[in-house]
Amino acid sequence: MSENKAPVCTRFAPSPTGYMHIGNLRTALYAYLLSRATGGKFIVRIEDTDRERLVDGAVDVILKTLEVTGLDYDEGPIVGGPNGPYVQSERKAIYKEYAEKLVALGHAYYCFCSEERLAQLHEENENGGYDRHCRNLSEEEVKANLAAGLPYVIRQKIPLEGTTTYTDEVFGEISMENKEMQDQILLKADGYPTYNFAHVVDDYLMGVTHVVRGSEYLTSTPKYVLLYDAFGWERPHYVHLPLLMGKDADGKISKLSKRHGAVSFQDLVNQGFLPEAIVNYIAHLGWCPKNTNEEIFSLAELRELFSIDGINKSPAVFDYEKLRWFNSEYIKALPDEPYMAKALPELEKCCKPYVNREALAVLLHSRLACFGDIEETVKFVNERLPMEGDLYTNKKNKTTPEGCKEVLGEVLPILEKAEAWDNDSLFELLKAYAEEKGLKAGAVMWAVRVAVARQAVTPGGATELMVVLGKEETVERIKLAIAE
RNA sequence: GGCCCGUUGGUCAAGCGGUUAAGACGAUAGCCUCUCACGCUGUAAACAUGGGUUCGAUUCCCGUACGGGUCACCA
Repeated sequence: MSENKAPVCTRFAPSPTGYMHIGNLRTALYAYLLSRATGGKFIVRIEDTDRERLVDGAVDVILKTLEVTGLDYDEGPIVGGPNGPYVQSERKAIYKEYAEKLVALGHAYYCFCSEERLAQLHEENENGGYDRHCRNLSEEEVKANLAAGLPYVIRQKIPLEGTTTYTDEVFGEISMENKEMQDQILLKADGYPTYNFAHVVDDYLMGVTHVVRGSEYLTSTPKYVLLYDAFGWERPHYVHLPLLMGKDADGKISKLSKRHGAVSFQDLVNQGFLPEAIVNYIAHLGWCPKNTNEEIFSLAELRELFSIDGINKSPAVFDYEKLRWFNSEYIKALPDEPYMAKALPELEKCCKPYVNREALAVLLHSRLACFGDIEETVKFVNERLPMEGDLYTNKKNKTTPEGCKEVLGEVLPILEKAEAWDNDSLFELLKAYAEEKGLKAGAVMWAVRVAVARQAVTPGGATELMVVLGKEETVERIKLAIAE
């Protein structure tokens, strides 16, 4: 942990939509790492101001994901903290108070325009925005409307002229002409704030020093900065992250979404990816550590390594192949016990009774990129596949179909008589037979493996597969092969 | 369409005026080996484009092209 860096306070502020998008997770990760790299604070805040989009149990999904990935937070829902509550719907009164304060300050105003009028406006000019109809209502009119109980929203009074500039820690200086900005709604008619307002108030009240979020907010940030200025609050640091992209079947690249396959953390886990591998991989999407070519990092190592100047500006394409590589590295690094705990249940689901699952799991350890691959790679063990093409001919071992058949015929009684059915014994048995016949061991193994697996490429060799299949099934398969 | 941002191999990316332009995934060749995998050793593959600035641009500036983002009582 660097002592010379000022502690920062970051937050992860998801809205409860029901699942954790991988892009959101990465945002959470970076916010988390940034705070931990400086010994600062990490807050979780639920942004549930859109009452129509609430999804039951969504908060649990978010919290659970943070737990599984190891992103511990200092303040947030359930754990609480000095600046709570950490769920925006429970802070309604706060936003109203600040919105009214902003009106008093002259930087916001009541708007009584109906939704119909707004819709009309939008129809007339799709990109025109609000026409500031209520911006200059007299105090009397506002009072009268309020007294009459007319529904209203509160809008931000954006300066008509000038330019607003802020400095992003990743993208540098961003300037926006004030006339390009809309008098956006701060407080909705239902009394709830919009994101545009709530997050500013909360970030200020909660002492957030670094706002970490996706770069889709790059162009709306000037409006938020104006809000800070209007209140007389010190502006936070902004850290906008490059977007995560996906690649279509036809090669087109666009913002990562469901059409690109599994994009939620839970989907990936269900497919057999390890949380550590997912975290490690997404850490590299848009960020690169300095002074090292290593890529495999634990969360603890990432906490040490992370820094803003390693964050990239350009969008990053999510690559399943590379994720698979990370996952295979993590699987290989798994000690036997936890590995078995993951692999065995998967095998249990798809294996026939005769299959030696432990032996099979061991064979798979160095061959698996993803636990979801198990059923497919293990198919030949559970099914007697039809013999397709000439699998018996192998140039290196100089095998031929006829030769293999002969070998099988001679090997069958030996195997039937075998007492020990473990890899070493089986290997010795076949090797002895090969020597006696003046054959290469490989030639014998080839014949047996093909007969038993009926597949050109197999995880493990002949004797290993025999152990997996068990004596009975092995013998049956060889008999079948001879008869064919 | 306006505004904002971006552009190094297929993908992730290092580079921060002078380099043989790293590394990783993937691809591919070979070694190892009871096939495969693991491991090891190689190979191919990139600075979007046109102008400047400079003794010298991948690197700095401007234009162009392409890509993306954003213009909601969603976040």
